[in-house]
Amino acid sequence: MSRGTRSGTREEILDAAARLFAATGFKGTSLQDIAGEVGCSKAALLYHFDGKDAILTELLAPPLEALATLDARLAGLGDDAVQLAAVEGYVDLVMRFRREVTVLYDDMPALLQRPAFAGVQEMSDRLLDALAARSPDPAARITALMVLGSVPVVCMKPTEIGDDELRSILTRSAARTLDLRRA
Amino acid sequence: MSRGTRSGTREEILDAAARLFAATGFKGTSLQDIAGEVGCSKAALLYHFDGKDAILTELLAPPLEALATLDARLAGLGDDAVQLAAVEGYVDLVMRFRREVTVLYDDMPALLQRPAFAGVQEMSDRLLDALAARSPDPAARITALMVLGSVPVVCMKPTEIGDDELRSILTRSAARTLDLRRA
DNA sequence: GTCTATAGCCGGATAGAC
DNA sequence: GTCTATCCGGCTATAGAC
Repeated sequence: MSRGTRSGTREEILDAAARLFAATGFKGTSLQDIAGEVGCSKAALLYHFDGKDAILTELLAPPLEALATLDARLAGLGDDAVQLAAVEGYVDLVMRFRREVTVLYDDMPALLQRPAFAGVQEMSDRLLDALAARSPDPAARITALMVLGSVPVVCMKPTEIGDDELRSILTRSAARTLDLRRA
Repeated sequence: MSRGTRSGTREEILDAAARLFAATGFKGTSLQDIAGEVGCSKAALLYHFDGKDAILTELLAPPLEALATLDARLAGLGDDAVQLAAVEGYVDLVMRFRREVTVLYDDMPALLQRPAFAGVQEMSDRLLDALAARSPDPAARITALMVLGSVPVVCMKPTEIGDDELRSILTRSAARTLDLRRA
């Protein structure tokens, strides 16, 4: 990690912020709320982070990095293989970062405008393209968009079944939505 | 309508609020923003409405009423017919109230807690149940959830194709997601 | 490294003139 | 019916003591 010091408080703050942001949204969560959850003062938060935005940015860094990795991997695939790989990679990505995705979803339109998230829109567009098997057909692009929206909704709800089964159901159902034939 | 006076300003305010709420979210939109868009003062808004919440409530009343209607209709159907009817009814509902759905989506968790939206959660649950053909199977409930999430995402994005074709694609793709056999 | 105190801003809402 | 002026509150963020 870039910061050598592992104070522990930093992680506590990040964890509390993640929970609160996911529950009540970024705009809906105040520094006071986070401080209360952690058990410290607002000023203490602002010692550890440069501001509310910095907390969010650090929180979302890992999933964004994972998205970039997926993006790069998909770029190297042919039009046939890319669709299935996109489905599996996307489901995996969203499931691994459920909590962060919930945060992102809450204030999405406003968040995407921030400089820290430059490039996310482009990667999303390419992911959509991959899910549509790079077809320009409007129907294909719409079903791809449906998949893009359907996966997070499921992952944001707590479910009674295990992660492995959930992942499997999501992948198969998304493949059906896309009318994706078995390889 | 309950108010006899058709001042015109009221509608202007509702329209501007709808656009802004959809673009930047409910919490992300201030009365000043709305006033600026309409070309009047904050106080003028608060003459016409009892507060920011009242604007939102009035804005969302028609789609909520439509949801209640759909809910009642589905309640009278058998387990076989209900699934297809739910898909078609839901797609139709979301498409008819695109803008309002966008608003709802933005601050959903917080909004659902409000007293004005009592019963919405229950209706959503019943709609989910109908989309799952009232099956208790976890996989069926998950695909139903996927449909619930996929339709709004598409309707929120502007598309180049016409509404009729969009509706048709959405219905067919959702049916595929649910593995719904043709009637 | 964490606190208290406070500055400064912006939000929603009210009072009262016109 | 719409405005101006103002209040009160919560928010982020800073300054400085400990």
